[in-house]
Amino acid sequence: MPAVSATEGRPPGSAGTQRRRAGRPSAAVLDKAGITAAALELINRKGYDGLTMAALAKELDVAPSALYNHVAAKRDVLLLVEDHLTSLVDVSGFGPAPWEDAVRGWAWSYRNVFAEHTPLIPVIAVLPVTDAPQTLAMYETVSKGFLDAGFPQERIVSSIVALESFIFGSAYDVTAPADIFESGSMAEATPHFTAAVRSAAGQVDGPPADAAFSLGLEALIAGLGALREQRA
Amino acid sequence: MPAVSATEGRPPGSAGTQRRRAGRPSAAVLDKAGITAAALELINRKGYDGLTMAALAKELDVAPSALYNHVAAKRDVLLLVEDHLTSLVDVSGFGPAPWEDAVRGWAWSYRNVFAEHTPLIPVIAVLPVTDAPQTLAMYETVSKGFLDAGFPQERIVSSIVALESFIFGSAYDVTAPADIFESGSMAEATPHFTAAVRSAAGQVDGPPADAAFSLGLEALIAGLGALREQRA
DNA sequence: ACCTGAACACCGTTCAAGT
DNA sequence: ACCTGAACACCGTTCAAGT
Repeated sequence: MPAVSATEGRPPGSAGTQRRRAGRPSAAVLDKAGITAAALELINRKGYDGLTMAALAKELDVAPSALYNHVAAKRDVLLLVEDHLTSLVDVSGFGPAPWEDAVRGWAWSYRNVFAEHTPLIPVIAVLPVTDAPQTLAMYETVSKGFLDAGFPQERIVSSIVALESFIFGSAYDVTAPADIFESGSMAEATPHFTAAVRSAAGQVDGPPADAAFSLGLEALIAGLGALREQRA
Repeated sequence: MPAVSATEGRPPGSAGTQRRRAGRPSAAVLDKAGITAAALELINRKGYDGLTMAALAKELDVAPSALYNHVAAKRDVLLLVEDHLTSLVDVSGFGPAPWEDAVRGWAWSYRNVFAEHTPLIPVIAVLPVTDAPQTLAMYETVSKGFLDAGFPQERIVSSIVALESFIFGSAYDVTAPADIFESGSMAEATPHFTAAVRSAAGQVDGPPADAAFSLGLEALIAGLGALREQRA
């Protein structure tokens, strides 16, 4: 049950003038789904710098300390958001589509979701899957897709981890400023690099981050795909 | 000139009892090299949580506000550290060794350096190279290596970015706890994934992060290497 | 130009008190 | 069990004053 229902339909953030009086309310005001929704709303509106425990509490019309009845720390809030976002990643190709197409669709979707949420990447990378049911569900679907495609079982986890590492690194890349590789006053000292940057800029097919992602992803799909055993 | 020389050989952190009196000292106490060295010392001893402007100032035996005469913000300190660490990455294979071996050595070295410094990864990924001379020098060496190996000039930057994305993502992976994939109470609901994790654990050849890194890196080297033109 | 010292506007988190 | 409100121990950063 989202928290909004417990605030009698008042839109979050539009708190009435009178504060709730102290003491346990007859019905709980907060729950994890409501906290997750409010955190996402705040992130979309103000970015990750705006996601403070105080701002989150205000969004939910409670005192900051009330949040600690539902999460042990701010990290838990990030974890809730991460797990929700993972449920948005497209795994629908696994099963119907050929393995290459399924992986390609999954990887692009995964990168695109987290490119907007790079502050979560350090959290995901170290996240025990036990704490994230949607994330675990994604791994199950992807693992089954790899197994059915003829992957040797003992290479599946390493293959997924390798793809994920590339995906997370590439998500950062999307957020890089366009002039990140301008060597400026050092251009003379770095002629080969400067020439390579100029030459790449000549190609005008979409964002540079997409070109690098496509290049690396296709290499990984081809290389990992070769691990598959022949199937009938 | 490192700051230690300006504190008359006193080891950093072992400040004398009397404070320096206010006003400009006759010789500058701080400089960027000294700030970088003190930051690295602090990171090695206390980790990135211990790297605060206050702790850094104490290490250098100055008031926190003194740092702001040399850096505009904490982010600049991280940038100084990042550029120093990049100078430790091994690019010696480019030139003497075959391209595949040069890339392999560079990539493992790069990953190993930043696996210990993952909090810098969000900084690097968005870092204009102009602000980081050592980083720019690395790109120059690597670019020349790719060009000499027969890479088409317009694909060099994308190829390097793809490799770096994989390297940064893999650096996080090194820091993940060993039980990150234990599905725990959800094991029954995720049979394929759980079996894949068990099966991978059966293979006992080094850290799991190394297996995934090797797998992905070899796929990238093979796939990107195919972009090269034939050479005499 | 380059320090000190005081101050500012935060931050996440804890905990007693209330119902 | 689950809120409020006050408090704590920080944090990065600013700025006047001093030499």
